Amino acid sequence: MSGGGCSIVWFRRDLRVEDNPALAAGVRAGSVVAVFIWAPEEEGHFYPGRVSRWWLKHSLAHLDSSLRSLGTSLVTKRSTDTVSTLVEVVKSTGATQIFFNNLYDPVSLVRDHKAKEVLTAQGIVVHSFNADLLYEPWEVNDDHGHPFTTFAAFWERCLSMPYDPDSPLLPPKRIISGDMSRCASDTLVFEDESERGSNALLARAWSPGWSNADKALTAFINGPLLEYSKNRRKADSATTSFLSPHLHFGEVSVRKVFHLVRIKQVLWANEANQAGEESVNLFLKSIGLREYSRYISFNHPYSHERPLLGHLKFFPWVVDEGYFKAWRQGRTGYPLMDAGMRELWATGWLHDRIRVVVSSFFVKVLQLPWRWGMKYFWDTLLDADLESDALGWQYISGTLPDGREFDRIDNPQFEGYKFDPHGEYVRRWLPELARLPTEWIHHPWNAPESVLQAAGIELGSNYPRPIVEIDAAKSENGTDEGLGDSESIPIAFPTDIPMDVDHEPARNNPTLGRRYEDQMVPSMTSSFLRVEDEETSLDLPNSAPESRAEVPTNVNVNQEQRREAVHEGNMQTVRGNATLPQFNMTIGLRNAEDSTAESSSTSTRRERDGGVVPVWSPSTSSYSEQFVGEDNGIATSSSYLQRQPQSHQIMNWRRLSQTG
DNA sequence: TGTTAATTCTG
DNA sequence: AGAATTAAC
Repeated sequence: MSGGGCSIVWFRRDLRVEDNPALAAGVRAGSVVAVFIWAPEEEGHFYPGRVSRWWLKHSLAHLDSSLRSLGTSLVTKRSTDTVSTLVEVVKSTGATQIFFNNLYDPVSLVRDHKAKEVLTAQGIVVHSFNADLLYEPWEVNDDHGHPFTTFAAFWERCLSMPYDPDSPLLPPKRIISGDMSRCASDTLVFEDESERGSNALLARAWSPGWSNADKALTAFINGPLLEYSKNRRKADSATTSFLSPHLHFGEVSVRKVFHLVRIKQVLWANEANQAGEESVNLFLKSIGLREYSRYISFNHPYSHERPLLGHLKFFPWVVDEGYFKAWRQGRTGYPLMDAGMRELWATGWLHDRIRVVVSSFFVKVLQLPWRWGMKYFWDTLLDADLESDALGWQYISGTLPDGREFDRIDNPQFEGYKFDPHGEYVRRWLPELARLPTEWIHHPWNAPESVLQAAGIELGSNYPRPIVEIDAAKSENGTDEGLGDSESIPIAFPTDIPMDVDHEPARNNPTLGRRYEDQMVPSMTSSFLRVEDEETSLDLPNSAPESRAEVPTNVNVNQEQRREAVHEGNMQTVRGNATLPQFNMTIGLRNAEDSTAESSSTSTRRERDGGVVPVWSPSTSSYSEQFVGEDNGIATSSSYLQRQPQSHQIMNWRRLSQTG
């Protein structure tokens, strides 16, 4: 259809040639220049972590070689301003059109909107596609045309949409290369010397790249999928799909995953293979959660940094860098937690169950602000994914309408025996506990001195005592082992904190500098600016306009019916009456002695969540600032947990700025 | 077959 | 943690 110029195909997190609608359309339109732009500074706090960058590096190399075999190659650009780099690329290639696939993270929503405006203004035709989801977020609405606010309803609708997700596309047979002679590639640097050594091990376990993703998918579907349900609770089971990093970078398309899994589903349904059916449903649900994370991100572009429910707004999170560090290093004294955190650090990978366990402990027992934990996950996970991780942490924190209740606190010891009944997982990652009998492996603090001695363990030196103690009175096997000698301090969670609490002087000092040298310990940056704005905004009536991001105007849709689905309704109250939880679990604080050496100035302080975010590198993004002062909705009472039913309302945020 | 204890599930 | 389902008695 196009005239003379070639087309740009802008690759982002869709690093595949198979079932890539933007690529397919670009190829159909004529000659193509494929581009990848590396502008990590634009991600602000969410500059990709070491292992994530390692993956990206290899995935790009893989894509490039595929493109070469098809007749072109990948142009790579280093940039600090993606949009202007795009403009340059367009000019230097004489392109008249640009094709890319949609993304739904907050940074991309803003950036892509701006790209469309700028490029369109220059006479470039912009086409964007759905390549990341079964259905675009704006296609899935309830009977009133409003977005869903709970996962189950959302997923049910996805599975019963009047039309199926698009079928996967084959790779192009051949690509006619556009003129790249005046558009030189930059060499992209994804790791520095200090990181190279740590990354070397990754290649043993993982093979990035779209065709490897495809192999992994096939292997999973023909193998472990059948037992997915049965094996789901083993901490170290090798029966998950291991597709998440592939999916994050779009090396394999969810539609293809969905397609192939459904074939199995039909097959097993016919055979009345119940285990198989159950497994398929469970696995599809995890695909659905990924979908939902994009859905949430699109409808609530702040969900990676703000709770969706406001009822914990004034909960006094524990701001303690010593706890945070102990958690990161796997030195909390709870074996399952520590094993998980050491695995994460060593491999960039954790079984989903362990992610839940470890983050749950972080939020419910240590009571640290979830955004810290999420940031650490972001920095260390091989499959770090902003939307999925935000959903996960909000789920754990109890700030989703259908998340875990905030006062549900799982006991680490019982979770240990649940997910690692024989202690194998703990022993693998905590060699210092290797000789401890299974009976004590998940609660060494109860073990008789003789047993510890025989196992070569000296609590407090060899392996830490629990940094925070949990009242064992609630233990089921309540053998009344108690909690050792230390006196537990009952912490009565405040139930009514005046609104003006914590009006500390704004601490806007950009960085306090690094405090210590362990695993890339973050310096702490505050942005109390935003907190103050939030607080003043509490007075505002609930009049904030709907928050969802703009629906792309030039979406390519096949069915006309998909087009209408743009609605602007307010989020509805989801939870009925909220009863005031009684926060009176008993927790002993013993961090003071243990962690003073490292977190000198900060003994346990309790603060509101929101202001302090750990960052590895100073934020260079203007993105965060862009939202400073935006109203975030609903609170009307001064207690952190309101008694009124409408307290459980999803927060609204103002729609994204329409003027780039 | 009724009551209760145990287990499982929850995005 | 609490609801719901299942096993046990």
